[in-house]
Amino acid sequence: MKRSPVLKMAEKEKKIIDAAITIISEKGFSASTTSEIAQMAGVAEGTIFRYFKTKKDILRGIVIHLVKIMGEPLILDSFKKMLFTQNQQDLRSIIKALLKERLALMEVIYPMLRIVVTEAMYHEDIRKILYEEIVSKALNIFKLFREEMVAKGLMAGDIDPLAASRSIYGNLVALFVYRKFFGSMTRLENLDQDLDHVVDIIMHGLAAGRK
Amino acid sequence: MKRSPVLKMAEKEKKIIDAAITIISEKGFSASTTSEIAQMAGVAEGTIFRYFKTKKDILRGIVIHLVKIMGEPLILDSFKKMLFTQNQQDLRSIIKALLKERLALMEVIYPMLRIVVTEAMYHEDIRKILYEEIVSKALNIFKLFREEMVAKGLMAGDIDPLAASRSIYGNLVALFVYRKFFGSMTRLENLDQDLDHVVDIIMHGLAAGRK
DNA sequence: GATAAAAATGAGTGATTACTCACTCCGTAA
DNA sequence: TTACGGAGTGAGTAATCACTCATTTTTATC
Repeated sequence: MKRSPVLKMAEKEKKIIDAAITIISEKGFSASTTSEIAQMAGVAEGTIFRYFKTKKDILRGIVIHLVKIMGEPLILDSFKKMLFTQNQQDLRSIIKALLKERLALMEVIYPMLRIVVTEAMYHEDIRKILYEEIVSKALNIFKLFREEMVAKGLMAGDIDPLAASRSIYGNLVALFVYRKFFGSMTRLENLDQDLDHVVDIIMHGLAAGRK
Repeated sequence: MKRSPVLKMAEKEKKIIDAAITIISEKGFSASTTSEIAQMAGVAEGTIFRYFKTKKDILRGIVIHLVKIMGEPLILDSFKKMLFTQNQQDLRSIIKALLKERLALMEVIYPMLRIVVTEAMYHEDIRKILYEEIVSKALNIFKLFREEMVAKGLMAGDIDPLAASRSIYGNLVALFVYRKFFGSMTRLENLDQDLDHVVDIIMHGLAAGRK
């Protein structure tokens, strides 16, 4: 009786997944072809169908893989660490550091993000996974963070925590999208300047007589 | 010499665009077929190619349609009116009304939005149209609005106007996405309550000792 | 009603696709 | 050495697609 070379199997599968991420992220799912993926992965086209029953199954494999990676304790942990062990007493610096770190992360995982966002727009089940694995967790962490900040007297206590974190993420994504998508059409400000503006608005709002 | 029935022509074109929006919004651009679109529009497949040189031109047609809707005199006017002729001296109510109106519009044109957002992620030329026809215009209108508000002493004068409008739109989209995508997974608050929270944060930020 | 131009049609076409399957290759065990 | 079985292959296939074009239908004008 022969034993299957499990490790090699995983390697090939990973090669295919990696190639699929690259290609699908560039052209979208339907516009990507299995022969293209096979070529980039360095395998025969037939091999793909030994690991994935259909083309759609490749996508399923990717999305679950991606959501797991993005929600991985590693990422969430570094997030937590940043929020809680920052020894500075300055909420402003904490939020700026948080935004900066998240922005860098989004930049790194952008190819994956693009696939997940696209699929999430069209499939409820993926939105559900996304919510359970990432959104709800991020919201909970923020709630803890907020409690600590309120206790320290740094953050207003009468704000709805859900609305507050939604706002922070909204600001974050707006900045990311603007710089990523429309950056080539205007003269971009220095990132740190942009961040300072955002943090300023998040902290004190737009109304007159703030400060 | 014969004259072409201009009105009927526009009608057919609109039928095709409407059918395309329905189908592409459901299945994505690449997965939608021209024969399907023709069938739903009630025209022959060949007819589509009299109005749109290629399939991709249909997509461009949808984007242009969106631009027209967003920039339509009627809507833009009501937008401007809302921003400038609001006789209340209360910036808070103005922004709330603005958000509410934009939210309702986004809801109505959601199928189209989904297509445009998806394709904008993959095609620079679509991003460019969006920027020139919508983003930059919206930014300009906001700048004027801000100047007026600052003059009236309602809005802080030392805030970068680009960052400010980006922030408002970020908050708007975050609320829309949360309610639209994750609304079924949690108990949603009343929309007006949500709006009040958002406006509160936009106005005064998260820092302690605001108000 | 006659005429002609424009608009609409849909069968046809070449290109492309996801997927199949008969086959090769190779590590292992007897 | 031989024989086995699964991993890997890639030419082949049926289906599907965007787009064309010769033909028919509709329309406007006299």
